[in-house]
Amino acid sequence: MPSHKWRKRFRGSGSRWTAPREAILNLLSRTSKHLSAKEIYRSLFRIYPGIGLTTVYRTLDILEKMGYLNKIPLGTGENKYELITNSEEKHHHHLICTQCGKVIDYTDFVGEELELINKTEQRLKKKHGFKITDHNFEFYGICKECQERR
Amino acid sequence: MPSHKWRKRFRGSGSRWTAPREAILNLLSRTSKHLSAKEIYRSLFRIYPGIGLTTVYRTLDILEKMGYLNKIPLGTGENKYELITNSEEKHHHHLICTQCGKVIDYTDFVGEELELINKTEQRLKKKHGFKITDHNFEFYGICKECQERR
DNA sequence: ATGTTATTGAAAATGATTATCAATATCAAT
DNA sequence: ATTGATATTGATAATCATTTTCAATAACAT
Repeated sequence: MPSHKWRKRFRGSGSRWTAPREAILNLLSRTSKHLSAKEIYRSLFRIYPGIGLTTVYRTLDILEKMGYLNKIPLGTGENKYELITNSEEKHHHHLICTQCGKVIDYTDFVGEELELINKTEQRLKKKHGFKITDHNFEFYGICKECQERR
Repeated sequence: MPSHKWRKRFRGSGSRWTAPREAILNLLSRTSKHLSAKEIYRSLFRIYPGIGLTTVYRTLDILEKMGYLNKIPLGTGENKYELITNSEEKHHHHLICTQCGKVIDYTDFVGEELELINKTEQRLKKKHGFKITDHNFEFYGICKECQERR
């Protein structure tokens, strides 16, 4: 995702395009990993010393509100973040290691899943009056490394 | 769930059965709602003044480790908790209102879901070496009340 | 170029959860 | 029933992620 695309998106929503925001978006676009706010901050600090953790949080907040960012709660109070880059990649879910907190995407069975999701969302709307905007499927377990580490 | 069942479970795992724990379990068994630690604390305070919030957290921790409690992260750093009372009720998932934080269970489509889950878990094991222990499906949206409140 | 106003980063505040610790309660063994 | 070892309690303080505050700065429409 080239930088000027993001510039347009920010400007379009009334936000300004700044050096820290560009640095954050560059990092997020480059990695496509699940990062915590502090991990983003520490990565950026090398090439952009002086950047503030507050600014990282604020930028993540804007991205989430614009719908380009996915927040993954780990249950420890910490969240991990990932860019939603396009509609294909939108449909992946998470595999979370309960030992080390690592998050892995899985993208299998998108077809079957979509079917189930659509049915379910229709029922939920009828039954509970809920207007569904998003969903999040998470599998918990022990990753390979943590299984071997014992 | 009668209180002596819980007493047996606690004793069985080397924990003691105490007045605060009984009060907490009575509340959790009675309500079957999704409560935060503070909500549990405030409810108990009426009938059991002097109970400590720390004790609530510790009891929830024990229940989670024994596998009788489900922790639901809201993404705000706060968690909600619910008892897992039996294997039938084990398979429900959540409908979370992003406006007011309300959590609703849904239990529809258990059959189709199970099929999908089993397939997916097998693949995840093979592909990523993950040993799956649990899963959590969450749907996000706006509840009926919050839709009307505008 | 200039003025308005959003953004920045440091520091303090918040809110949920966890650790510490002396006093107390549980319960297995007598 | 009493005792003694030790798990539990609750108040307080500590952590940790995230938010708020605020004065200085930077972006950008004009």
